Amino acid sequence: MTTVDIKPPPNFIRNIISEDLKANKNDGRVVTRFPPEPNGYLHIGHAKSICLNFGLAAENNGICNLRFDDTNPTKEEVEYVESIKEDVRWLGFDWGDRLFYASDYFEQLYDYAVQLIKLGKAYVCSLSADEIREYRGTLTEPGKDSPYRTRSVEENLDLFERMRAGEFEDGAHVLRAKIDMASANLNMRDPTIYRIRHEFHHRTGDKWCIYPMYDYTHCLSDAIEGITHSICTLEFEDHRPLYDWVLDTLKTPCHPQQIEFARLNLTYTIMSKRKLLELVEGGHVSGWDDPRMPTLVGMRRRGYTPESIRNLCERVGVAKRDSVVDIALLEYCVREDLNRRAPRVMAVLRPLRVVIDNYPEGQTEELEFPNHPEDPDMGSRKVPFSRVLYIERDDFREDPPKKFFRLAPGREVRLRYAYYITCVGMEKDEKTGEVVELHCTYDPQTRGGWAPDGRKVKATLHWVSAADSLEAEVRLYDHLFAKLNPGEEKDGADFKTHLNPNSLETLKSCRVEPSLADAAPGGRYQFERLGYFCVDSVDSTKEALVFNRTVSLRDTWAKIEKAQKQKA
RNA sequence: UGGGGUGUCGUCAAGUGGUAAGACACAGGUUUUUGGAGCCUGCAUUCGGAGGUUCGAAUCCUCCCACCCCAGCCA
Repeated sequence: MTTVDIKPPPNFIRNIISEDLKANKNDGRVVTRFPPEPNGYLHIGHAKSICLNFGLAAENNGICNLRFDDTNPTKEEVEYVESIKEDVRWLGFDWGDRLFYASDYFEQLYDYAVQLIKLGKAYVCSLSADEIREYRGTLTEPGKDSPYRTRSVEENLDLFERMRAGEFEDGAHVLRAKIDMASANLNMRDPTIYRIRHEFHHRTGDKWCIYPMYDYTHCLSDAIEGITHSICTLEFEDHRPLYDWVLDTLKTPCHPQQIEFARLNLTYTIMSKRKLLELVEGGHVSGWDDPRMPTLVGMRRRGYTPESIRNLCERVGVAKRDSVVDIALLEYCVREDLNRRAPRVMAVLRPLRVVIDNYPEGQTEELEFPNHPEDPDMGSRKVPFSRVLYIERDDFREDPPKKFFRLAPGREVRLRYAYYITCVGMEKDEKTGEVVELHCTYDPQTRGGWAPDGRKVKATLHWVSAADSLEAEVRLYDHLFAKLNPGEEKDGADFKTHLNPNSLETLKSCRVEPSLADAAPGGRYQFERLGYFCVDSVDSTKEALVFNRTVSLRDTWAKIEKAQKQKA
């Protein structure tokens, strides 16, 4: 983990913790936890929580536990447990030996429930689920007591024990906390704390057929682990009285403080696990690791660095107001990171053949390219130059618009780190009129890209040698959704109708420089003038290279061109 | 017309009675063998609204308005 050498910016949770530390609350300890339910893959929203919890612990010499909230066997799977561990590790956090499962506490939780019954604070309720709902009342009307609310402690104890023993069908009974059916807070209207589920649990197997509910489990798990600050999202604010009630009623030796913050939302992105699952199952994406997904596996495959994600999480801040962060900030964060660390490389996505008429046929020369123009420590490499090259189609216009500085008939430009070339002719497809090949001359005096006479050129193009370059597939990604806030359901439309039909463009006949032959899976590069790309870790092979575009470079020309088109 | 929250620049976000940080975005300039990166400049006389307290209010008080969450045997 990176050490924090400058004082991090304040946020309300940091403030609470430093106040607590000042007051010597919890003997100056800070213990947090990241408590995912293993029912799906982690996404960038979870990253915010992970960074917050692990970060807060780290900056205060504290501890952060990784705890799986696995109390609902119908939804949870080991596959998810494994992926979550991997993602947290990848993000750069280490829980050491602090790996826990709520299911580790089932026995203790059961004992606590027995205590609650003995205290007269819990009872077995035999109403059906529907009846419980009816009895609960509404937002504006109080609920009414269950007829089972007055069962004796002995009967409750007996029934609860038999629930555990498996004597009853699913749904026959539940254990409820006895609080207040008239509470304005619905969570306090005798919430269910145990239900019967004859289900196999991924860790406890068939040992249990009753499972504790979240509200009951979470606070006690926190208390058992000695958590000091239990940080969760806003929607749990209403649950805090229940969190406190359970711990107060049971007089647990430790009473963590629940603090709620606003979850991360990003423009053009959906963060709901349910909806992400729907995209996966409906085949709208290739899987949880589709590079367009906001999942950590997806982003990793796309080429995002953990550093950039952590940086985003620090930059967005922590507060209590619902907000939607501009995805441009995320893109800024990756570019900032990759600009520093990604070696530069030449790749042509949409090749246009260029013949250098005055360059000797059959000749090839090796040019020396720096791997990073601002970082000599990254070394250099040799790149072959020859008579037939490819340049980017976009870099040539037969009829160049205003402010287009690149190649055009009669125009001279620089080939990066190579020579000045001048376009002297072109060949077109007879049928379509499409330019299929350019004829240029080069100035042998400009080797390396400098003209001895000092003449200037307005553009520098990237290129590859036709014969020496490698073919590659390149996948260009755009936002998965075309709508700024696809999660918003005000328009009543299914969120999938907002899917961006152009979120993936696959280019099959790209050409990349020969040094990429040895590119390792996951390797990240800047394709000069285009963007940051990584070797796809799933589909790329030595024989058939596949690259994913992580993010494009900022493109001033595209902006100008767009403005010009809007004017016209 | 119940309860719990939240309202500061286009988007995030500091600010906790002493006269509106910062970031992204945007716009201009500078520089440049990536129209990249860098660098510089600009960008809230005003803090949801209206009153009030005060020498002084985004910060305190009153009323109002808007938005979010809650009626799982999900988490």
